[in-house]
Amino acid sequence: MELSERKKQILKAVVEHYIESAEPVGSKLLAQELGVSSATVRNEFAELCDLGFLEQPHTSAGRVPSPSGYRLYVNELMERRAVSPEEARGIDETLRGKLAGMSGAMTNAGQLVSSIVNYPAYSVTSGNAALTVERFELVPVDETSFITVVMTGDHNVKSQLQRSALPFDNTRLSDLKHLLNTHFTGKSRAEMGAHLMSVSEQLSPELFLVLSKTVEYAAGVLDEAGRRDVETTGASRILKMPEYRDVDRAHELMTFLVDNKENLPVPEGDAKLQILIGPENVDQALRDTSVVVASYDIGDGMRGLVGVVGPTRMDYATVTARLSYFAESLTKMFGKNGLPPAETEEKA
Amino acid sequence: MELSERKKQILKAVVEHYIESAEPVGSKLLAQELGVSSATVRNEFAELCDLGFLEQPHTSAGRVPSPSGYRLYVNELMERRAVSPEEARGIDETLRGKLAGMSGAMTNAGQLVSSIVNYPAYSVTSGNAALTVERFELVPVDETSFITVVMTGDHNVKSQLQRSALPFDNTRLSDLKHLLNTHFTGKSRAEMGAHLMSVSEQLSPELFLVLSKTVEYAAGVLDEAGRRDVETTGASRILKMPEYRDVDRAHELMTFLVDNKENLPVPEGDAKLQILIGPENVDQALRDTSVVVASYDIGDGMRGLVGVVGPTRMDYATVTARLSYFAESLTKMFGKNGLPPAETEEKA
DNA sequence: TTTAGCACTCTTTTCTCCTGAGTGCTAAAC
DNA sequence: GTTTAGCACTCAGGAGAAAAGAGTGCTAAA
Repeated sequence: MELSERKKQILKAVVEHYIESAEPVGSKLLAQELGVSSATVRNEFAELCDLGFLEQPHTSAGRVPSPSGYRLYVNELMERRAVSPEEARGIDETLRGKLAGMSGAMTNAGQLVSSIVNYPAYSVTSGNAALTVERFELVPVDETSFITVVMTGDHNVKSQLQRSALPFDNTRLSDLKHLLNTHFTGKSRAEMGAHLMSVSEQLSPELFLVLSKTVEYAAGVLDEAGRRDVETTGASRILKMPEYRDVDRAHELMTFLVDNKENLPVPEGDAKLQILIGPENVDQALRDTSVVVASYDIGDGMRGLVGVVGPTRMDYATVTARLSYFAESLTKMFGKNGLPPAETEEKA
Repeated sequence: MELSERKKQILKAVVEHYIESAEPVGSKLLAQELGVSSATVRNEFAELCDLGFLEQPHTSAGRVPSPSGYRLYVNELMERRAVSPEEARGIDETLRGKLAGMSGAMTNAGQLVSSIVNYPAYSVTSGNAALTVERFELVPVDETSFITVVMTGDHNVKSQLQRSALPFDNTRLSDLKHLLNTHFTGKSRAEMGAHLMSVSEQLSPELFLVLSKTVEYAAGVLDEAGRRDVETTGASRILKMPEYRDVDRAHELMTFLVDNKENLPVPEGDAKLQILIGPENVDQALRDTSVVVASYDIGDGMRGLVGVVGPTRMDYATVTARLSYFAESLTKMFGKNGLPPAETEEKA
């Protein structure tokens, strides 16, 4: 059954007032706004309650949106506005700040989002598990050490200084390099391991040791690149929200955000933006929070994810607008000049 | 004036009970423990108050240690115990877990410490600002791109794929490499910049462009390595402590730990371990917290720092024991096989 | 120097009462 | 058939008041 226009108007007003104030919304306030009597509003309230869109914290309190109320609001009632010019400027500046600080402090998308929307946020970089090594390079340094350079299929380059017990001349090094480039490129982790076994008997033990250390390093690089990485930031922001005045509740959510970040939701299918409201979250710990998560293109068909976590009383309009804008900006940035997505580590 | 033996005993008992329970300690409890009457204890209490080692939250409450009470406790009264075998095992396991997960999730020392002591913790890796490039290598990939490999003075290696507008043959590449290795090694950031200017006119614009991109990359690598990096973790643990039942207090400390982490204390001189109690902290925001910070050797005369932040009512005995053990273990680890200290990023 | 005794102080807890916001329902008005 | 005015009712939250409890300081005696 379709809601009457006035019911929609009332539901919308309740949601927006509640988002604003975190206090149950009474009939008087809305009566004033709609130009009808409070009794009329109360009648509508009662019906919206029966329909499950509103709830009453207790008998003599105003109304509060139920999860399905929020859902209806988000689906139909909310004005899906774009970011205002000022907002856009703020976000652009944040992004520029990130770029400037890129060689400086490591920033991640979640951190930026959190500061943009003022809720805890998270970012997911879903690694490319099918990545393989495209090319090995070995650069001599001195008799007993050389630099291993690994170029992966996505044209990232990692390198490491490698020491070896036995002295290396250049021919030996190029033999090793040849071996690596003919047998260990274009292979998955497992295949590399298997191949390592199969060549073990054709080589001198010393050479094999060096080879296997190199292959292990490459495998580590692939692991690193293939790993799904979730980072959360800004968790402490919830402490300013009335629903988390209770320290235990706050603690529960904060530890979840830190310890269970892998279980934070990812959008279904290839949706650009998804909103999960309260009990729509599968995870028990998120049952009375809402999550807004957006995806952006990294290039090469890969996607990154940024999400926002907050109380169900979240400012959906602002969050979706800003998050969409942010994700689109990121997509554009990666499209333009292929910026570095990941953080990695090196061995000496 | 030296405290009487019994006063010391009482002060110690007050501190330890208060650390345990977070409740003011009354005379009755101690009377029982010391085998004297509560009135005697009260007389001692009064004197310890006059001396500034104890405080009274209000007239009819028990006693609480003052900052100088804690200080005396830490300096003279506390049993500086070593970690128990079980504790040692736990810490060893945590460290092993870190090693196992090294190629996996990026862990940092602060994270480990926080889980070991159950307080918020931080780690500082003080970058080597005097670092220079020891060697450049350029590895051709195809006509328009090559891999830049930068080896720094501390024998770390970083690399990046570099594209260029103009095609590169091998002679040109080795010219460039020669240029880099003769003019841009062993130089500070600023010197590299200056040198770049001075050679700008002797080169073709195209070549200069490539050169400057390479030098910029190297400068970025040095920046990265030279940067002092502070990470905090486990801030949410304070929510379980009675002194932070008040959300606003908790929020204040947590935002400090996130936003002002650079201002967290570092040990004076080359102390292995330093304890800062309440107002001994210069930073206003830490005036009623305590910090225990330890240093460990990374090798090459470099040091890393790990610290613990908590209420002044901190379990100093346990924290110092575990933190010392942890720092010593790290020192040993780095001494043995020179593990990777830093995290960095790469460009594609 | 220690201890018993006692009056006193101050927090914390528990009740009770009160207020105010908001409701549901009924009957009249439009 | 809606809408509205009116009214009794409910319930959370705050203000006091009272009681309980923990602990103190001080005095005088051991």
